[in-house]
Amino acid sequence: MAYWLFKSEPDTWGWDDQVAKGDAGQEWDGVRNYQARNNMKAMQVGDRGFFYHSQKGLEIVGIVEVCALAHPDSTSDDPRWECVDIRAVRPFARPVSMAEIKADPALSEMVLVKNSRLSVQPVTEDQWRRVCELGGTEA
DNA sequence: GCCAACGTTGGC
DNA sequence: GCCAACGTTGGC
Repeated sequence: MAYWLFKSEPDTWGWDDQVAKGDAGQEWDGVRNYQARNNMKAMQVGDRGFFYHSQKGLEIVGIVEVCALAHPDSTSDDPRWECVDIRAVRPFARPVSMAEIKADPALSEMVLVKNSRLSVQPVTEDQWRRVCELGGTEA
């Protein structure tokens, strides 16, 4: 299983919106960046991801799971753009902020720190475990 | 609101 | 195929 990180502005689509979709999940549409899309095409059903609030919050708030492989993005006529579906698994007991991540030597290589603009990012297993620890939830 | 970083576009 | 110009993102 691989680990990922999904970024969204909570004003547009936040954790609460994701939770409201329940186990059916929701397609992660609107991505118009090749790197982010390629990450989604590499995902398998059951892969786990962090849900990060950009712009407002600046923190990882919960864990999601990929529940459908990449398929055409329903919000685009351009067949180049594909996306997966994800569903909320559980919230963190304590959100993990960008500041906390930056301050943790074990997390200095996270893509979130190195390339904060990429909206769908890979996360290593070590990073996954560490962030879950900080978030007060099991990995 | 600013600005640095990054990605994309398009003229040559 | 290069690179300058431009647009967008997102932390600060």
